[in-house]
Amino acid sequence: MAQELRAAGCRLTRPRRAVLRVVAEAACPLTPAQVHEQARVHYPQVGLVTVYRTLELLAELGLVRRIHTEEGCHGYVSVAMGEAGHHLVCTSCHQAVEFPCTGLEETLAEVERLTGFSIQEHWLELFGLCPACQAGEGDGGE
Amino acid sequence: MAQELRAAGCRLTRPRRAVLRVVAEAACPLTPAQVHEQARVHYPQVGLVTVYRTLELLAELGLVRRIHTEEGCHGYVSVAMGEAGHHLVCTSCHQAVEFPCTGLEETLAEVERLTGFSIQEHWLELFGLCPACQAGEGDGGE
DNA sequence: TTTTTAGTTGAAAATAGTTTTCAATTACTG
DNA sequence: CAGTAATTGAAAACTATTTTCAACTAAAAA
Repeated sequence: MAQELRAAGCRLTRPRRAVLRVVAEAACPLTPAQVHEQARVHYPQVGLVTVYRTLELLAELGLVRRIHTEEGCHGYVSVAMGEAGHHLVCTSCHQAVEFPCTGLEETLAEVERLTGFSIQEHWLELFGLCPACQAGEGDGGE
Repeated sequence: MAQELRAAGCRLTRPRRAVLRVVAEAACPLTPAQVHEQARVHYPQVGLVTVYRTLELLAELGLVRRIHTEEGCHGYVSVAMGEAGHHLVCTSCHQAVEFPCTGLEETLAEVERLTGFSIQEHWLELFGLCPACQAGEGDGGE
């Protein structure tokens, strides 16, 4: 991710590296506050403001995806599989997995046909139980 | 919509009726602030707090859907086609249309197969140009 | 119709998330 | 190593949303 930042003409500062590292290692979507908390482990002085700015920057560069939660705040996750991925979030342990939207193209084409719209973008977010939580190992939940 | 409220054991007050009417007549997703502004036309004293509470109530009853916007705030639209509908929003004039998610079941089944997750819920939001805006009549946009 | 009463309301304050401002700092260039 | 513009962090500002609480009112009871 660092390379992409450089390529975009951005400086690779310590606060940014701390944020980058947290986001890259995260297994589930993190809110800016959570990213901040963890980034402090790598660089204690990092401010929440910088976290916001860095996440916004990463989102613009397409290195991170902003997902929407019911609670009203946002979560950020790294984009591991290029543009094709959408998110599947476990409602118990909050683990997030990416998946390619197989077959969605047909659905979209059908919607275009029915409505006459020309579809430019789509957001698909799925919620369910991951295999571990289905097996009763769910320990992360509320 | 009023009947459903009554059926749920809620009182049909003037502020609520004002909100209900605005939401029922809206052609595109409205933010709470927009609903408030319009509801005042029908009942000037209505407070923003009541608008929030009423929208939350309607959302709980499934009469209104909360959709998520890039800008961070939420928009509410009435659910015209029962639970099957998702939203298709015109990026130019902001008109929102509901559509049934034909074929999505197959996509979800495929994702379940690939990931082992058991999917409980899905949010699908589409963005594109409505027929009128494609024809160059777009006048609502930025 | 009047009374009763519990659900509902609105103003203000509180809270939460996010953005702006600006002087100080620092990564990169030469 | 010095110069410079991008970047930073703290505080303040801002926006969206929720809570609190006394006053109000819709609907049921009398």
